[in-house]
Order: sequence, then structure tokens, then C-alpha cells
Amino acid sequence: MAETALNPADGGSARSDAILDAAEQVFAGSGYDGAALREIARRAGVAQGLIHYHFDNKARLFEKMVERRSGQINRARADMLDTLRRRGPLQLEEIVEALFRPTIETGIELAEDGGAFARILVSMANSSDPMARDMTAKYYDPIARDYIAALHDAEPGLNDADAVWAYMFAIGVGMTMMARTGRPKRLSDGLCDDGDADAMLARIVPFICGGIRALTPD
Amino acid sequence: MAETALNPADGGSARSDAILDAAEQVFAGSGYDGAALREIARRAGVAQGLIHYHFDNKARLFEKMVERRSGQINRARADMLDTLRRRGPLQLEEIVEALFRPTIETGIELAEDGGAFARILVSMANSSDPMARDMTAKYYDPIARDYIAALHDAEPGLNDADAVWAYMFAIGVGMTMMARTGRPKRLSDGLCDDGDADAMLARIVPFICGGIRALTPD
DNA sequence: CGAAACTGACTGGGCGATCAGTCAGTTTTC
DNA sequence: GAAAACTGACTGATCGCCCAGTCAGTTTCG
Repeated sequence: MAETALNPADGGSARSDAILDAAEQVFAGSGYDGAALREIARRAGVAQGLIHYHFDNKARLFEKMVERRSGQINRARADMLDTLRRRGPLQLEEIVEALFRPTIETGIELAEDGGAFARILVSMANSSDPMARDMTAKYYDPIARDYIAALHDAEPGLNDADAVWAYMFAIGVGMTMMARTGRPKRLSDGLCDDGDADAMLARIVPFICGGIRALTPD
Repeated sequence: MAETALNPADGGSARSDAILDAAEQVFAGSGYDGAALREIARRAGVAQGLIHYHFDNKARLFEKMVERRSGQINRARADMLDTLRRRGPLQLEEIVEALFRPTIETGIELAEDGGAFARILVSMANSSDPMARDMTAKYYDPIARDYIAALHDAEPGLNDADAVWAYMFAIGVGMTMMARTGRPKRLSDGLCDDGDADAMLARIVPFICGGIRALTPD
């Protein structure tokens, strides 16, 4: 109520969604500072003023965009963890796969944007500026704690601190996959393709699990 | 000869170095687009015009800044690998440690800047924009190939593609350490400190080695 | 009708870049 | 050896551009 007029029910009209889609593309391509609202409006086929009408300012637009996508992703992540828990004792491999698959699939299938949101996530995760820190804390810390607890359950030998480190390292490895820099192809003279998410997951999962087990005293 | 007047012998006067130092701080704090040449000049205690006099434009200033620091770091990395090779058969743990220590120590001890350059590296490594890609390729791909070859020597079972993946994943984990986001402390309620490079290295090295061995068929 | 959605011209400010000019040294010239 | 010519480092005012944000007015819709 105290809010200035934002979009009603927050469900988003078709125009708001178009703006958020365009914002995702432009922020992913140019970064927060490099992105121009004019360009976002152009891509959304909308007057620039409408962005301010719906989202007030650049920072809030950015946050709404993150909120939308991270909501989808983290609901899927929570669901997968729940399903695994109900199915029986947690397996490390399953947890690690559940950690990344929703981000990949939401990025590629829902948005059909070549993983734009994943790129935004990567730069947020590795940034130390206050806005990125706050948004990571708000939208990603809660689910992170769930996954850290799950790692703990799957590997009881892991101590509290190491479970957190294990999670951080796993995320770090995942960034390699999300960032899509093309570097693996360059370094391998064409052998490795960071555009093939499934092939990467097939390497990442054993790598991370091996790493975690190396941190766990038997 | 064809060049416009840049600074002689490229060794850099005291003023040029002051500009590069300030640039490191400001680029690290605000990112490339967010950084203002005015702010860099202010911190260096120099007129803004002098930046253009010495470095022509913002992009070239950024590149010179990266060139200076990555030169120091990668010379140290190459030396360490050489020393290890001469000492006897390569050990995985030694390679991984040699991969990161020069970046940490150059960042912390030489610059006394709280790891500003390391933060710049992180955002470059995870970015897909052309400037970052080109600079990574120019200043970091050559040494990357050396380290990939070293991984191959230490773990002969690793195939060509997996050695590249292993390197990429290792770098990804290392970014966790360089970025200094404060997130480990938040997620562990104070237990983990990503400001303590030695403590992190002590976890990162076994994690990465465990991961690589998990990729290696015995 | 009235309210919500939307437009597009506009504003002030910060940006990278430019440039005429100052000045301390160095080299040339007679 | 001193005046003249020249150099390269450096300054600070200024330029034009593009930015996020504003707002008065128009259209759409229930």
C-alpha cells in the first residue's frame, strides 16, 4: 500500500512481461551499468516511459526481473529436493544434479533466450557490490541453506564449515557452465562445448561429488 | 611508430603507475561500465586529461591495467610450474596450488589493495562480452594451456577433453575464493571466512584434486 | 464517464573525449 | 654560454552525447 503504483497483483500484464523479457536479454548482454532502458524499451516494443510506469526505476526493474526467474527456478529446486527426500536416503549425485538442472532448463526452455538469465546470475554471484549481495542474500540464500543441509544429510562425515565450502565450490563450478564464455572450445581446439548443458552436467556432477568426498573424512 | 604518443618504453612513470593503481581500485569496485575516469583521476591525484594522454581511452587503460598485473601473476605461475617439473614427477596437489597462489599473493601483497585485481579477473573470466573474451584469450589462455598439459602429465588417465574441463572447473572453484563476496560467512553464520586465503586454499586444493580424480578412469 | 495503461518529448546530469595552453627541461644554434 | 627552438608531461575548461527519470497529454477499457 505504501508502494508507489506498481503493476497490480504483480502477476504482470503482457506488456510487463515483455519488458522483463527484454530486460533479461539486455542486462545479460551488457551488464547492469551497461544496459540502457531505452534499449530495453525498444526490444520490448514499448515506450521508455512505460518501464518507469510499471517498475519505477532501473534498480527495481532489475530486481523484479531477478525475482520472477529466481522464483521459478528455486521453486523447482525446492521441489526436486523434496521429491528426493521422500524417495529415500539422499544421494550426493542426485543433490548436485538437482542443484543445477532447474537453472539450466529454466534458462533454456522457458525463456528460449540462450541462457540470458543464467549469465545474469553468474555476474551477481561473483559480484561484491551491495545490490548484488543483497539480492543474492534475499533470493538465493534460503535455498542455499536447504541444499547445504542436504549435503550434510548425504555425507554425514562433512562438518558444518566444510558443507558450506562444498556448496560454494559447487556453485563456483556451476558458474563455468552458466557463463557460456566459449573458452572451453578455445582451450580444447573444439573438443569441449560449453553450449551443451547435458554434456557438461555429465562432467560436473562427478567432479563436484569427487570434490566433496575428498573433503569428507571417512 | 604508427602508434599515437603513448608512454615511452612502456615502463611507466610514477604518474602512469598511480593511474593504473587507481584504475584497479575503481574498476574492481564498480565494474568496467560503472567506473568513471573522473573518479580514477581523482584517486590518482591527477587531471582527467592525463589519463587520455597516457592511455588514449578507457578501453586501453583497462587493458594496460590487466596487462601489468597478469604479467606479474603469470610469470610467477609459469615459474612455479617449471620448478615443479624440474623437481620430479608432477603431483596434482602441487599443480593446483601453483594455479592459485600467485594470483592471491600478487593481489594481496604486491598491491595491498584487498584483492582488487582478483575481483576484476573474476568478472572477466565469467563474462561473455567481446573485450573480456579477447583479453582472457590474450593474457590467460597461453598459461591455461600449460596448466592443462601439466594436469595431463600428473593424471595420465585423463583424456584431452576432460583435462580441459578439469581446468575450467578448477578455475570456477578458484573464483569462489577470489570474488570475496562475504557469502560463505553469511551462509555459515560466521564459521567460514572468504577473506582468509590460506584457509580457503586448504579446502580448495583437496576439493579440486578429488574432483579431477573422479573424472579420471583408473 | 473515470481510471488505468501508455506515449514521447523533454530535462538535468554525468560521462568519455578533446584541446588550447602552461611549464620544466633539453637540444640546437650562433 | 646564452638565447632560441623544441619536447613531452600535464592541466582544466569545455564539448557533445547518452543516460535515467519526469510529466503533460492521449488512448484503451470496464
